[in-house]
Amino acid sequence: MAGETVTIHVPQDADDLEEFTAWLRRASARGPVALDTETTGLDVFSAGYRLRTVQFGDRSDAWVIHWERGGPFRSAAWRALETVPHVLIHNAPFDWLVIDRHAEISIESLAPRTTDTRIKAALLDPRQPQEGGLGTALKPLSAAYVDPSAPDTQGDLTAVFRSLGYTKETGWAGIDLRHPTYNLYAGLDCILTARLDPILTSRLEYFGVRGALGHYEHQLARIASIMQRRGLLLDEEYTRELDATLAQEAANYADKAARYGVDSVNSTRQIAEALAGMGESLTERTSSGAVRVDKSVLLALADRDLQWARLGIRTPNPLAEAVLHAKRSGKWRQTYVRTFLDTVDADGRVHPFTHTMAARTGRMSVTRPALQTLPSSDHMIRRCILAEAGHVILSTDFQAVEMRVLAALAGVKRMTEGFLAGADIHEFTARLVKGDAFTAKDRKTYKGAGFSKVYGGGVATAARQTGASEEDMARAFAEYDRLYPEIRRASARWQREARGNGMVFVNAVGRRLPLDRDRSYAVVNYACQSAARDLLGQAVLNMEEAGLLDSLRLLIHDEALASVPKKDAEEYAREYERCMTMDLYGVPITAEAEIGGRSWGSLYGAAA
DNA sequence: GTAATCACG
DNA sequence: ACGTACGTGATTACT
Repeated sequence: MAGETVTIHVPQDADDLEEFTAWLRRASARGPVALDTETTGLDVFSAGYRLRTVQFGDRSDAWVIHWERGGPFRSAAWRALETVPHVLIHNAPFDWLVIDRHAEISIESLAPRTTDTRIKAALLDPRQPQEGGLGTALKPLSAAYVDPSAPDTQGDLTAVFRSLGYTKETGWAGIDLRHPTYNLYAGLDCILTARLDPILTSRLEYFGVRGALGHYEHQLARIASIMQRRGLLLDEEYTRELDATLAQEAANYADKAARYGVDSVNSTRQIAEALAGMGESLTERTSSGAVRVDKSVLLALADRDLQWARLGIRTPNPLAEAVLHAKRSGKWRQTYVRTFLDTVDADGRVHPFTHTMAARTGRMSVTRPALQTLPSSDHMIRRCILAEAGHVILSTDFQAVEMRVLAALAGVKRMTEGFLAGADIHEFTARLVKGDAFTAKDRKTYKGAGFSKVYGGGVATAARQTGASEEDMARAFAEYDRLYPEIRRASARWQREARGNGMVFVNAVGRRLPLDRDRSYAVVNYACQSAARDLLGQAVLNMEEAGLLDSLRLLIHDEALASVPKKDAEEYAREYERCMTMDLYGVPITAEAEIGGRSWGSLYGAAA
């Protein structure tokens, strides 16, 4: 590797294991030791899941310990895990969880001894490959920083799986523990991680990224991992019934669509052709030139507004109506209900992954299942998620956090006065312009203008989103700039700073946010979104400090979802609000808790 | 693998 | 010079 010989050791007997233990003692005295695991797959909580190997390594040697063989192999690995003072792991939350569940070394024990190289890489450059960054996978990082010809250990192994008659999914469980490529690659990942760490560290030092930022991200990763271990309770009986109901509904509407020649309601081409045959004219095009047949187009043809309410403008097109219903039922079933049932464990719980640094702004994402994106227009899907027995759901939201962050970061004087006065900021703005005679429509227009400032949008988009005329919105933009001139000045300043810094904006906590050269206006959004994310991060640390971690279930950008004992719900509500209340450069950041019933759905639409 | 679509804050 | 809504995850069709 990088011109040097490295050695992968695969102990076969007690003498070999003794040698490993002696090596680990020497290596640990020199510095941190890289750690990795191989398992049967990603669903750590599924039945029959197995930990197969545990690997330790430094820059020249790796040891692949066959945990699966049990006996002395397991004992040696377990002792190593328990005693090793400092480990390097690439994507630690996954290995923490595996080791917690299958090797009986808790997250609480291992996380304080861990440096995660993926966190360091994301602090250097948070962009994904499709955004022009390296991404944070071990392979591209190794190729860039360690050795351009570093093997793609995951990808190459997939090819080995295929040659053995396995698939990408079945290979991890099926491959023989003694397979040389399996052991070679298991060990190499450790060596790559060991070599990556000092390079990432020196890059972070070069860019002046404070160590405290890395420490903070490791705390959040640990807390997210503990949340994943606990998981959320699923109402399995309800979920199964809902699965059947939605399947029936999707099939019924698909049958209706078939009468108009549409075999597959997800084929835009078929729908466009059928609608054209019915005499509808479809004028909108996607960016690649295809006929646009999305929800907004179909809703208009079905004589419905964006909330599906009847418009009374035209005769509803029956095909558009059938496609809308079939697609919604199909999407809700497949993306949400099926994933709940596919990932639920033997105790009726789902354990979503929280990626604490997923977005280029640092925002978190939640996957398998994607609990941040459940439909909010209806309680039906969220109804599947329950508080614990005797508990209720508690949801605590930051109030208009991105507007507050904008006021704070840009130093917007009058907007700050509004927040200090406890005003609804959009109403406050409307009143400043129109006086006490302002209307609900004025508030909506100024809300759209404010959102546009945070997102970096233009007059046309803001008008379209709010339903205001372009003339009204253009006037609102001009008034906004007159009332709050600091926003434009801050935008120009931040873009200038970023240009002087190699097109990287450094946010309020020192997070590096690369800017696209042709979209430098996005810096306002990056500044606001990333600072709001870090306020939630700080709130999460406050929650742990306040002893709320056992109740915390999910983080959704500006919201914390919890399961709390019913009789103490009011007390918990005040505690969560306290943890999410803070000051940002003189602007109050506030939060409001809402106490629900047993299911998450109880907070959405009809009681459940 | 890419495009289109649709779910969220 | 002008103007640009921002950030995600998941599924399906199609090549």
